[in-house]
Amino acid sequence: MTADPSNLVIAAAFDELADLYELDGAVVHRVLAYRSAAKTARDATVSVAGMTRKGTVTSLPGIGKTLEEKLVALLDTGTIPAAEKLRATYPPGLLEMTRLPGLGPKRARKLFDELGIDSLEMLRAAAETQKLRDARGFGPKFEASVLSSIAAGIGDRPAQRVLLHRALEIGEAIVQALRAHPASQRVELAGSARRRADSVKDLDIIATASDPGALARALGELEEIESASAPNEHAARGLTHTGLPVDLRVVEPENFGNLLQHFTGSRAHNVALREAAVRRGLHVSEYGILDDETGETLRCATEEEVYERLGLTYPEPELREDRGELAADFAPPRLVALGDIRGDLHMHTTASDGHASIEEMALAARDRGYAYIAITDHSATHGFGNHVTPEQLERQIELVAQANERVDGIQILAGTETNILPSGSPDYDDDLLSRLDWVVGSIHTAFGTPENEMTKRMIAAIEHPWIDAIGHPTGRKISTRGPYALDIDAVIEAAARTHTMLEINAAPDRRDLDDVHARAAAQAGAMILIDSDAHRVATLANMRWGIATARRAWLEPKHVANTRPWPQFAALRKRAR
DNA sequence: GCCGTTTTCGGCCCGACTGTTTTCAGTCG
Repeated sequence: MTADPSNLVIAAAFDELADLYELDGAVVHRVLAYRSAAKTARDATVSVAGMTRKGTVTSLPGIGKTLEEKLVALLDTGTIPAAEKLRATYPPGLLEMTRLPGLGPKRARKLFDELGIDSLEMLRAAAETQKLRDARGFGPKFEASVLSSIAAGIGDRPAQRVLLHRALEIGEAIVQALRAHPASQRVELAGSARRRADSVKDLDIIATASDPGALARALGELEEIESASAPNEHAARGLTHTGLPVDLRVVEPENFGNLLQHFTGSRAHNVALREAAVRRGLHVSEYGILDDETGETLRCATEEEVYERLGLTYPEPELREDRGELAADFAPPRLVALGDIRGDLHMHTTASDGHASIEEMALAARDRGYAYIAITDHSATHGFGNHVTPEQLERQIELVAQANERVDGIQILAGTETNILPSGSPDYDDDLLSRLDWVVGSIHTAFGTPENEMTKRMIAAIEHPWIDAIGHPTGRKISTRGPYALDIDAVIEAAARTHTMLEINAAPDRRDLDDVHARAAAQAGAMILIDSDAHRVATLANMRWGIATARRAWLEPKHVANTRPWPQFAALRKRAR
């Protein structure tokens, strides 16, 4: 028996159906229904396949009888008949064509029907020979646009996204510089960067100013900006040296709340917000809230006012993904913050592939206000860089004891990041592990293992008496490597049952567990741990990105083990129970 | 295709821009 499709696979199937139905000319709301179902699958904190088997899947928002049937077909046969049929009608090249700016599904379909164009290559050839203008609604400007887009490589790849830490590094510098400008009054970062998403595709900045035109012109003068298009009195657009687009909007103070809310998004949050508003006879846009009864548009100076006027509870930006934050019974969580963290339980030293000593890491952690840390160098079978033999780990225990004597004000735990072997066993013997204070188990090898075996391997590790926590549980790397196949529901259940902590690894390209899985884990009663996985003193600061993911997962300090003072944390460890 | 303080049919967010067009559909965010 093959494993059930993951929520991500189901979401991709619905997205593909949405694309295909759109090409097929379906009414927009049918297409939107599939996109909405895809979002539901991506955000679901339990297995959609599992719910389908239990017959409860239609309780999910946006999934009704028809989509349930399609899910059943996908589970039973591995495919959806409607998708098979549409795939046979519309070549994949048609979808690639719609990646070009100005060419959507309607117009791509028209070129396919009237000129037989079904690939980027055919499109380019037709543009070069000026054949595109033969189709009604297409002209010379479109032909030129096609050629320049294809020459620029658009269409060969999806739009590039930048990891959050890179985007914020630039975005926060730009915001600081604009705030220092004499004409500026208020400057705030909006968009997905403000929501602390995994990655962003541009930076949105909202401002008020005593001289709006002067502030708009100032954007192009910043050292972070490589080029800027002609600014006007209320907007400017620039490109950073790394190619990240930056949009600045300067508004009147009375309107600041509307703009900041509008440009913070997400799209799904804003759509749901506006739908909720319509039910109250109100219409929300970036310009204000139009009241059907009075015909007047209410302008809001603050975001809080926007939500209050709509009868909604203010959600922190990280929650604005339409994952329940707009519900009538929404109770705003007291989200975990960097200042809540008391310890960091995953870091490396020169004993393996780190760049600092035990003492250097300890002193730097103490400077960050931590009360305890664990030294968790890679283990004996680590396939790359230095590794720590059992004999060296024995020596490491002594070195940590010595460091504890020399460094005051912080508790240093002797630990390891032990490899979880394909068998599910750690790669040190139990006797050695039992003499450590702390053990993180991580998978670093055989990523291609099938789901049922990988799940068994992971659960065996979780059930091991000396493994306190699982490091980067899914192995994903944002935008470069997907998660290995894993029944995450089963893993979470095992972790909750055995009091094994699940890590949110804060490395900015990992953030693993992700927001959806971390939320699911906390809901299921598993204890979450947020670790920097630092390999040098400076990257202890990566904790920030783990906090960002935890906040997007609605986590409060009580859900996160290392918000506790040392005695309480020590008692939470599996070995202390 | 979903859904219901307008319930089982008829709705289903908001606004700007573009190129091509005689008044707007499609695209985009």
